Amino acid sequence: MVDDVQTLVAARLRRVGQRHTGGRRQLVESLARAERPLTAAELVGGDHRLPQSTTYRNLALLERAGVVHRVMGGDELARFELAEELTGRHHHHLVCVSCGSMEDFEAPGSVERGLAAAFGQFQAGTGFRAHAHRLDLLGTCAKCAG
Amino acid sequence: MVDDVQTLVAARLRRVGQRHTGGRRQLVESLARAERPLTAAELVGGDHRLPQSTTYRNLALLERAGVVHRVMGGDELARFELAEELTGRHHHHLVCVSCGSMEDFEAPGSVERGLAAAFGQFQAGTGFRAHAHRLDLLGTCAKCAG
DNA sequence: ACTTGCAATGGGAACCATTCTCGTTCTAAC
DNA sequence: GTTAGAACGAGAATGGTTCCCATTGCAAGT
Repeated sequence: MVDDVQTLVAARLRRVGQRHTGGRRQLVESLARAERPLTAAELVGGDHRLPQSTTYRNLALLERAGVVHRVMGGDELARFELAEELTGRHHHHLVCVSCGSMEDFEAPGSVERGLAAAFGQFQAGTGFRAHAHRLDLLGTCAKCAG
Repeated sequence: MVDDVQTLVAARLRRVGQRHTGGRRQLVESLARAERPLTAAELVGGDHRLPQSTTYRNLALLERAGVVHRVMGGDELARFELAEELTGRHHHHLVCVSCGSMEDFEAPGSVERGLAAAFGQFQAGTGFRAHAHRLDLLGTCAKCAG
């Protein structure tokens, strides 16, 4: 399962002329294990003790390669997750307005269909070209609710 | 119209024991005029030439008072807009993934109803308490598509 | 009007997540 | 095995945001 992701990542990197090195493999592994977006600090301080500069550089590179996505949550910290194309799981986020943490969740199919329909009929008027949507629930997580 | 907003803001500030000073009035006026969230730099460098430290302090204070909301867009810059309770306009954002700019837009009622229904039936299971939702369209603005 | 107390202000320093720099190390191809 | 270029890693630099503190402004009581 995680190995499958690594294979896909290797293929993507090769396609854009980048190597699948140890540090990049470890980043992908940490992201694949988590069921929520991780901050750079969590990746640096995780099981692998990655150096900071390499971590940020590789995250940017993996983002350019379409392997990871950067998401901004309730606070100013950037968080990273694997692209949905790799995980196969279209999902949204529960964002805690108190501590900024994020959790994944999947919306009912009816909501997704409603969104798709609405976006299709949008698009006109403005010169804006929509590629994707972002649907988050803002609230208080179990920890902060006490 | 803008005066109405100022009256509401004054009432809210008074309720939490804060004054409705000139600098705060100017912040609210700038935000009320714009039909999109503004960055702190745009507010500082706007028509009124506000000092930086006072601007950030007043934005934080107005946020605590429930007058303005801080939204994070495509880039790392914080943006600010008036609370929907003051403007009466429930809206979402078009976020340009290229330049980070944001524009307001209103979703069709059918989508809003679908979201409300889905969120109502959510809530269970996890200990997460949702207060609000955030629905953004990510894409390319007219300027960047050029 | 004149204090008096406290909130608000504004310039600049501090903070901290992120990015850049640069010399070293690794990798892959020849 | 050599070599050219990519990747690495430590630390400095950057920049948006926050903090500090001396000064100013406001409002109530005399």
